[in-house]
Amino acid sequence: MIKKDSKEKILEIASRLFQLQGYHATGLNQIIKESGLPKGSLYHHFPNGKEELAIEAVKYTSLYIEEKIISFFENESDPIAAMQSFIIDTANQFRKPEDIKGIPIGLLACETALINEPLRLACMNAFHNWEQLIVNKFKEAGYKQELAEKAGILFNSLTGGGIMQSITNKDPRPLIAIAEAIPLLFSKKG
Amino acid sequence: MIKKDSKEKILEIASRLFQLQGYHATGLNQIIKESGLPKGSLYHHFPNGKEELAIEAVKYTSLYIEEKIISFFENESDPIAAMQSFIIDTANQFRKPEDIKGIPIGLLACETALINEPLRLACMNAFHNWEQLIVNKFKEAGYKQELAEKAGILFNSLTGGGIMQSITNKDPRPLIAIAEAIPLLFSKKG
DNA sequence: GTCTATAGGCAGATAGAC
DNA sequence: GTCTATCTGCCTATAGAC
Repeated sequence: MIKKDSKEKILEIASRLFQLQGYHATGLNQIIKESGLPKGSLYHHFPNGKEELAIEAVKYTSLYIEEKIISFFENESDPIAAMQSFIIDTANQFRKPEDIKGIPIGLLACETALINEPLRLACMNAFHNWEQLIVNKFKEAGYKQELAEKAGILFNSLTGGGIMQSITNKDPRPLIAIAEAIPLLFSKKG
Repeated sequence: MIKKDSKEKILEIASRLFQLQGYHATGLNQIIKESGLPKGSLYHHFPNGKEELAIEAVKYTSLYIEEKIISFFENESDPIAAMQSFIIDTANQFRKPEDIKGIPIGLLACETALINEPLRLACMNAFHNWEQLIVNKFKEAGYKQELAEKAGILFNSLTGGGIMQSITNKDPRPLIAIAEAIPLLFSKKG
């Protein structure tokens, strides 16, 4: 079996391009060109075309980020320190232009929130999954339910907004400022 | 003179559509169709086409937000309370779907940061102008230079991320959570 | 300055051989 | 399942009459 898995290959490339360029700026032709696969293969694996591919790509990206969050939580018992490490790691890609990975889900979410309901729901679901990881981490560390939920809600806004600023300015400092502000927001246990 | 100002009319419509749908999902045909003007008029006022129109639309939107920030600052001397009022006002549009105005600059910024340098610079400039308004407001209220600058940097990340979450979830609560968190971040004078 | 018609290219999608 | 050829339609942009 020479080809590893053409479907996963398409998903990986689509996921990367959607993060870098967004949904509407990324063409199927670019995706199949980079994959080396024929267009028929794409439509075989994703019969409903671009929208279905994008929904699967959002799930693919979402899982990747979930695993990244989990790995940071495994290495650090304090939820505040873990969240800070995650954000600093995210910030570091903006030190060199060639390291920039794009915007995981936020760009697709903003692009489609008002004009493509299936994609909006896929993005909302991804955000929700990340939020739950944060909530559970804070609860396990002994935080009150209310404060844990607040941390979950704020996590997505803080990282999403920080990435938006860091990518526009090509500067890691906005995300670093967010990381430094985290302890001020969640300092009280309950 | 029956037509008020066809250039401003195009700018207003383009600004609204770019905020709602983004740069790549908004066609010039849609803009001229909504304006009722012929396509030749658009290219007369913006000879360099879509990119030039988008840059001018970003400036147009930027000025509108600047004026909004200034008006909130005029009505409230405490910078923290003023910032909270501004964010709550931004959140309120997400109570009813028909009130949603879109994402002022952030969507275009995310879409173009890595693939269209002139537009990226236009967005960066808009963010910078807003940031300066915040910095000045905090300094005038007696905050230390360092804390005022921190407030400026965080303002764009917080509002941008909050809008991203509120629009994706069609729920004002993420932005409200941001507004409630503001005092924790900037409570110390110096 | 205003307006129409159209060029030229690329998008997403499909048909059908193998 | 793999791959090629092609369709249809929309996009940005332009030419040129008025």
